[in-house]
Amino acid sequence: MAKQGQWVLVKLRQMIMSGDLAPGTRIAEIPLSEQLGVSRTPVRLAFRTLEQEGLLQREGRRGFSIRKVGEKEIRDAVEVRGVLEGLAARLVAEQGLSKKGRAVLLECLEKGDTLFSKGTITEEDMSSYHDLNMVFHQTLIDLADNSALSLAVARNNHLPFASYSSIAVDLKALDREFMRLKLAHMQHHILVDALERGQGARAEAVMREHAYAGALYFEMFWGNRRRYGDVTFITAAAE
Amino acid sequence: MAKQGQWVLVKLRQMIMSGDLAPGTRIAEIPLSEQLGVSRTPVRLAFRTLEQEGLLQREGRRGFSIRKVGEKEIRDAVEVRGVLEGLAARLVAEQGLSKKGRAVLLECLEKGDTLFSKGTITEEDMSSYHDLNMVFHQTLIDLADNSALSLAVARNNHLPFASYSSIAVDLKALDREFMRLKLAHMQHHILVDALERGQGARAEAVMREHAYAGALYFEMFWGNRRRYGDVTFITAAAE
DNA sequence: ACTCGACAAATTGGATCCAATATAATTATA
DNA sequence: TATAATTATATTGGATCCAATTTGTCGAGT
Repeated sequence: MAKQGQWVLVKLRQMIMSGDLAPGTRIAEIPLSEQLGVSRTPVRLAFRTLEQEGLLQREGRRGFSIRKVGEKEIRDAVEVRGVLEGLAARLVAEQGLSKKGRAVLLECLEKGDTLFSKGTITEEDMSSYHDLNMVFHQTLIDLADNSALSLAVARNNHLPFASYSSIAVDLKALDREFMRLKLAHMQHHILVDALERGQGARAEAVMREHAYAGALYFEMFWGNRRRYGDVTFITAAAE
Repeated sequence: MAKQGQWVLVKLRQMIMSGDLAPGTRIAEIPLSEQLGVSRTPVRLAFRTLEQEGLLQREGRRGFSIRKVGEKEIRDAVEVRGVLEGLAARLVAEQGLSKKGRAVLLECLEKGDTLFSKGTITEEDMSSYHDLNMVFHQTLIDLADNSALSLAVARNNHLPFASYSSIAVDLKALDREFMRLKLAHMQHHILVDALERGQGARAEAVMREHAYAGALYFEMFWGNRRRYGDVTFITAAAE
């Protein structure tokens, strides 16, 4: 696909991920192609791609809409993420942790240690933690060296909350966030320890729990949105 | 998508799955649209869809090609299948086995028992076994009631050997095939027992081993193709 | 025999148009 | 006023064309 086609795809994905196009919003080829200043062809192809990814759904002759994602679907996806990342952890432990991979993971741990050693956390710290969290998880997946797994993880990651590319934080309760992220960070430590010891079952178990911990937090927010106020998503840049 | 577009997609997928278009074969929009008697537009869309599914790969200005799948990729996919179906088994055991679901699974077990009670197996028996195997596995996935899981399984199933929709059999060694399939069938029995008892960990473990057993067989064939002669794939009808 | 350059052919990406069909809006009728 | 019928509009699917770019072929020169 050429540059313009790629641009349309990325642009549309951005509009969805950023909330400019909210879930349930209807979109159609002609108005969007006019808005983006291109012909219908690249828009049509982008629609198909994003439909196949699960971000859009077809509304027949009314066009397409941004697919709404319910609570159960997110929970389902977290469950799948848990077993997939658990598999990654087990594979890495079984294969042995390479020097290079170990170095990357240790660097993430050290950075996190530095962040949490202050006893408090700022919004900027959150962003830093998010970056290192992404590097950590992606490194683990890459180290597993299983193409089907990498693909399955990527495909499962299109939902907020279900993916390590997006963490939800309550900026009005930073002390609580501090404790929560520190716990997640300790789980990273435990994982690396298990990997170094070649303990596959332990590594798998801690990664599964790691995913569930994220799901538990999601449930707190989702079920009590009024009580917990506004939530900020720190997300990955659009692909 | 309209009927013609769907037809082109299904047709092309059939041509790939059946081997009419062999791995590595180059295909392009214009010749294929002429061959199928349609314009380029539906062919273009089908190419994109199948590219996204992983069946085609882009060759730049030389068009597309049927993607070759190597041994490791298949093994990787079996590994992922193992943990996904293991998750399905665990979820079903945790949720409790419904009457309806139990009835379907038990019917599959009974049919299998009848097949294997003869002490020998014919090619037609193989086909029957394949059908009930598919129903069994798909029922399990459906009973898990996890949308992300169903999607992940479906997406992982595009490779032969890695999917329960395709089993490889050596028609020249039916006694050996009998024993192998009987073992797989016994694993189905064990799974249902675990489900009925609500034993999540046991259910998960037997399903994982079930997938690995298929992978082991694949390795026997792949590594010794000369020795084992021709292999017949009994596959699902194209979707 | 090999290499290079010119030209032709092949291929995709995008634009535009037409047809079919569903949806929405308007008008007529009870 | 409410409902049904009619008309207008919106939308996708497919066909066709043009442009850009890559790839392949052929001929000439060394």
